[in-house]
Amino acid sequence: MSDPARRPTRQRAALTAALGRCEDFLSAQEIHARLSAAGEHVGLATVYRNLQAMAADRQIDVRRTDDGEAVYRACSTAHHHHLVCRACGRTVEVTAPAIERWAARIAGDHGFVDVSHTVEVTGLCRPCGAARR
Amino acid sequence: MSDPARRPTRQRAALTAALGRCEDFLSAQEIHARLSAAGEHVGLATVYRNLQAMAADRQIDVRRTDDGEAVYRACSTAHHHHLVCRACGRTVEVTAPAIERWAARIAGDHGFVDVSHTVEVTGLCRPCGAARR
DNA sequence: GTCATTGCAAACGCTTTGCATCTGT
DNA sequence: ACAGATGCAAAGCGTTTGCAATGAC
Repeated sequence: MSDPARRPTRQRAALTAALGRCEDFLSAQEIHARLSAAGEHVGLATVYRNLQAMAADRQIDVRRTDDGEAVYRACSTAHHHHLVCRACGRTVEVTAPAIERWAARIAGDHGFVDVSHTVEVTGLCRPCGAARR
Repeated sequence: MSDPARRPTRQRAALTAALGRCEDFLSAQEIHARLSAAGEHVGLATVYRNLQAMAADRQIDVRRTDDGEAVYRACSTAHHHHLVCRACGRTVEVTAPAIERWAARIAGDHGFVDVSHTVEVTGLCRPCGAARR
């Protein structure tokens, strides 16, 4: 009931490898495209199914882009958050130990366990901000 | 080029009113349903178009649910964040002055302006956490 | 009258699913 | 052999768009 007996397959390995090769968030479609480009034939549905399963198992991180696309990243990457430009999409990675502590505390205060969090700061980067006014 | 001369219409008014009536995030479809239920006939496309325009003008807040649906909220609501249970969906509103300050500072440090942010803490609430083990 | 706005329905793009086939154990 | 995994193509679903009709100024 607890261990759904996950089977190792060529496809899953390719998927894990592709994720491990990139530090950033990738969409399912991008991952599928990269695998195809690399000669690894993996069905799109398989990519979706595996990413979903891995995310459910907390093996990878998921997040949604502004236009609703799901993007994934290997969990092993050092934990950080993003500062993203609303206009050009440029992103800066930022770490915030204080936030991590705050999230853990606030969740604990309310009896929540197995906690995770998402922080995203959006704005206009210098070039875009200047161009707009 | 700067003032897109927005025209007041019955539909837009109904939309604004509906948003003002609710403190929480609503999806475009939910808003459309509420308007219909209230006897206000507004096309779904119009709802989408207006929400999009209002969000672009920063008159309302947008955020994406875990399944990619866009949800909107009147901006006037006091700013707060959510602590949400992954299993049952229960949410607790939390405020975090420290986070607000941190977001503003980190963005400023990188030259970003017109800053906004999203913070979401997810976990398992007490009942769900207990049920799972 | 002019031009923004609306409504409807068709089009879109990401994601999910049904089902026959294949593969790891 | 059996149960889980895959591939393909079709279906779903929220969202967007084309275009003619409508409404604001």
